[in-house]
Amino acid sequence: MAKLQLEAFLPYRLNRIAAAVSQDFRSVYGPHHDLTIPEWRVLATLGQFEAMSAKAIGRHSAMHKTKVSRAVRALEERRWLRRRPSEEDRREEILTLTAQGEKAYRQIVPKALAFEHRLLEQLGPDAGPLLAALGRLEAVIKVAGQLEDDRT
Amino acid sequence: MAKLQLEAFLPYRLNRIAAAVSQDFRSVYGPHHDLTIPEWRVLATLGQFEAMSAKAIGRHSAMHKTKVSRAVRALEERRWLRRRPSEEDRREEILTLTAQGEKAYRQIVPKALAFEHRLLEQLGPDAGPLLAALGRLEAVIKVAGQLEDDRT
DNA sequence: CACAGTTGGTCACGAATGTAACTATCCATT
DNA sequence: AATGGATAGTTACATTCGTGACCAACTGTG
Repeated sequence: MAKLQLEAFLPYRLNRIAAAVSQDFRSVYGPHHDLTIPEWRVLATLGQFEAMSAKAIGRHSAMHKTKVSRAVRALEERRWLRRRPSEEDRREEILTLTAQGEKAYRQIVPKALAFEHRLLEQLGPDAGPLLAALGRLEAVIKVAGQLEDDRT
Repeated sequence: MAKLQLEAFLPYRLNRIAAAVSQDFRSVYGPHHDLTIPEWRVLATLGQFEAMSAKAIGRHSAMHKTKVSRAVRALEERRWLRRRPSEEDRREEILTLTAQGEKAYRQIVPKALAFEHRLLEQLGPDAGPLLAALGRLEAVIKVAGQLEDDRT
């Protein structure tokens, strides 16, 4: 009978690794701020772009619109972001970080970058090729599978 | 303000890629058999090892025991696997695929391998380095983050 | 300028998941 | 052989998530 080694199977390995890395990464923002991954993504996107609609956040962070909607509400209740009606299109709202939100962002970002740096360092000479291969994978995959995602 | 490009951030990229690959992979077993990922993992593990306890399946496929429990029940109701009480330890049950389950396994495995092969082919020269780097990542990560996981 | 189709965002619902509690069994020690 | 702690597996509960329905506002066509 033709066999398949699950532990060597690429989709399985990718998922397992992604889950483990995300789990590890949680230690960066978890203890101090208790964020969910969707919340972290929204925070990161707004920190990166200053002002954006929920739709644009979803596009950039690869999240379903209901996920974005809920994360935005959570961050709003935490007073980390503010909504402002859009002038050009009154269906959408422009979201921006509050001073408090920016403060949290500034606290988390260096830790996140340090985390990533440590990880790449541990990979040693494999780091460069890994990043190259991931870029290739993204290019290959995004053709077919658009839509959303998950962790981190 | 220190910035972080989410789309270039390693944990995010890994998750995004893993999700997209799994989504794509779903087209392999989805249309024909309508399996969930936990079910697929249980099937793959039993196909690989013939007979195993639920606990062992969880260890091998990196799934929480409740996930395994539910997937096993689903496959049992589908008559793809059978339970048999263990002689040595009556707490556990030995699980094996039925003829029907093996048939499905034999149908899916070649498609899964073909899927993986296509993917690696598209990566061209990056394929080898990617696999090497993933191995390294697994080694680095498994030290800390054990436990379970997700898709595929 | 009216109407049809589209789009941003929210909400209700059902499906999937993890935590914690629980049962039954095993094992070690006395 | 009795008791206490560990282990395999299931179940109840709360949380998270995606699908689909929905509302309001936009856009294009006539």
